[in-house]
Amino acid sequence: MAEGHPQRPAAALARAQQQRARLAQGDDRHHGVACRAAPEPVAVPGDAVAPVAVVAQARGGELLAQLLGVVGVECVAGALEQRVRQLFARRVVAQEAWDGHHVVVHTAALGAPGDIGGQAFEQVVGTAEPAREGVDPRAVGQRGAPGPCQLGQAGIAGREERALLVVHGPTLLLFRTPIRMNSAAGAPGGPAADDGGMLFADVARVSREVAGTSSRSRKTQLLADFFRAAEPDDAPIAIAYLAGRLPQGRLGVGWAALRDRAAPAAQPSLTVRGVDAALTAVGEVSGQGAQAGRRALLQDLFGAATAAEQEYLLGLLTGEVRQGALDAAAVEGLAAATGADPAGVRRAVMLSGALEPVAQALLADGPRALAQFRLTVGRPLFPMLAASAKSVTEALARLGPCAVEEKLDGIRVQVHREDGRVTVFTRTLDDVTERLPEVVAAAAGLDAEQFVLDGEVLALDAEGRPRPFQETAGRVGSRVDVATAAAALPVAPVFFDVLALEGRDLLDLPYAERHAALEQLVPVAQRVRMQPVAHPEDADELRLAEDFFAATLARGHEGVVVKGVDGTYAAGRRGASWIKVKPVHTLDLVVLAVEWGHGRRTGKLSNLHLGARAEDGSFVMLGKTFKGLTDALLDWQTEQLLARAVRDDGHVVTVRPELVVEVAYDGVQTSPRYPAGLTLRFARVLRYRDDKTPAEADTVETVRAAHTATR
DNA sequence: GTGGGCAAATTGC
DNA sequence: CTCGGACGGATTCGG
DNA sequence: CCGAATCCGTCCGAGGCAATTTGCCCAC
Repeated sequence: MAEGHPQRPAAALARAQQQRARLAQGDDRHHGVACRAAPEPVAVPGDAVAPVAVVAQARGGELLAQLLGVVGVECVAGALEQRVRQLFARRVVAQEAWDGHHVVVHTAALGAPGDIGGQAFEQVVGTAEPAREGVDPRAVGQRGAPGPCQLGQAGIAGREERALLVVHGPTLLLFRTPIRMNSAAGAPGGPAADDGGMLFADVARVSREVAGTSSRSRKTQLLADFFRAAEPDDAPIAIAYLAGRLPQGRLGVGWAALRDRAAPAAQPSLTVRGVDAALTAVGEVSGQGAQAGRRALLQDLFGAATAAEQEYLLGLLTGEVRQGALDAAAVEGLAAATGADPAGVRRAVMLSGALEPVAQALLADGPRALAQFRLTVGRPLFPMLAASAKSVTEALARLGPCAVEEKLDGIRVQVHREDGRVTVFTRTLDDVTERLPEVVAAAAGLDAEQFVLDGEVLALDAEGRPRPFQETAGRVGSRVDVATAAAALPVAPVFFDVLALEGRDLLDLPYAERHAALEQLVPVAQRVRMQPVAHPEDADELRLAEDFFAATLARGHEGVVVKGVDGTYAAGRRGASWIKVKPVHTLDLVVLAVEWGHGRRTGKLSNLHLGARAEDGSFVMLGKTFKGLTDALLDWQTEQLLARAVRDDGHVVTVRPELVVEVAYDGVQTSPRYPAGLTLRFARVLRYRDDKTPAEADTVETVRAAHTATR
């Protein structure tokens, strides 16, 4: 496998949650770690607020008074500041002001573009002047247009309204509109690091600040400030940390190694590179006594860390950093810090398969560095993902002329070949070449020297029907004795896209042209089946598509992916031009127990234990789900289930089996864990069936029949 | 010392 | 993987 | 027709199950 390849943050977080779930019982000391740090009070000079001119008599004045009051000012700082920055970053030329029943704030003294530090808000406030009368609100236009410009809208945490900011001349206009409100989270302000030294404490602080605001643009600003102060050599590491991930990837450190920690240091002294070196050392410990050795190194590291640093380190090591900003936010922040185009930065990241090198190059050389990041055969890029639709008809309606392709239930692979060398990557860009000799052989047999193919690998039985997903996944997961595994369960690649061919980059070609290239390169036996639909509004063609969907299911596959003929390959994105359609199955199951939620679901009963009815009238647990629950439903079920509780051990609340839920699922799979030997794949709650009693719930036999039917 | 049991870490969907 | 909710910008709608 | 309301793309976090490998510990 790729040594030290950074793991995907989302995946890492999910794993961490598993750990946490296991440890949740009798150990809830970590709950606070993941949650946002309490907002720190922000010191706002009293006379900075005073000069503000509140022109409006109506809501605007009231709003600004509220916004600038002691209570709300830290919330506003984020929303306003970001807009002011945006204004100057985009060099919007402003001319005149409109006030009406809104608020006008003078911005003339902000200084030169790019010279707006963390104090922008205070400067704005401090230089406010009375607004002029008579500016026409109808003249408000879009950014870049002459005249007044709407800069954008910003939710303000803790207030049930949205600020709408318009600039005209040296004047900012603040509107408000009521909105549904998010959770209150004050944004701690504070200037960025005031020196070039990259202390680990700075990273921890920025992470905490980012976690403290729910505004995405505010997160971006915080990250941008941070990156501006970063040295290129520090950036890759710091970015990884800020994205909640360790550059080392796997470290062999779990909860056990972190249970007892050294007392925190009083003063921050750790540098980013120092922490990185220490963690690398931890990762390199192996062999006899490895655990103890790691523990000792970690003790040293934690002993040198302040309490805040320890908390952050712990979050990083356990994958529990929750700051509401991962790679996407880092990309935005990086673009803002370097003046590069955000879309360009994003594309560079997707094509190079990693954020860190892009960050380093951008900070060292500026926006022009982006040009060096292109699709490179041999280096993986993030695969394109698909949106989803409930039916083929819906997907066709959204796409127009398109093609319907089989969706195979296997492992996504990206196959590169260059100079006779074949490399195979997974969806998370792990190198699995060694584990999939069949794929290597297939790629080697194609008649081209250089290419990148996108496809799926899966095990088929003698009749060409797919084996259960679990078998394919097990095979791809095995790396110890590949030859034996391959003999026992051969797998085969099935390709559906070509991204590069003989020196040409095909990403920006429309699907139809890429597919034509695919047909030239890959024999039909190694391509997914495909049904073109040139005129989806035509009833005959629509039926053709529906029939293809049905036939695909009949062949034992998962569903279809509908692809617009004009769509380009949107690396790393859930592109709108790919839409997957899978059949939905449902069951009515009984709630046997429920678990207390974590994070934002703390205090709510969240994760339902689902049971099917057995012949003797008892209930057999089939799995759990927490998905599909709206906040309202969560509240409702908490109340209802508590009323039926028979036991609560602090983690699992056992209830009388009285409530019936309708559950959707993607399939039934065998389970080593549950008593029936069966469990549901991707179960989610559709609704509670108050019209059904547990005696009317679906039976284990029904589920078993569904299992045999779908495999 | 060696093998079995177990927990932890990863990764797939 | 799944889903719901939040954010921010774009577009639509009602007086 | 303008200004407020709504929509939409995107991101994030909550949390699921199965399978595999690796290293530690304990019993023999």
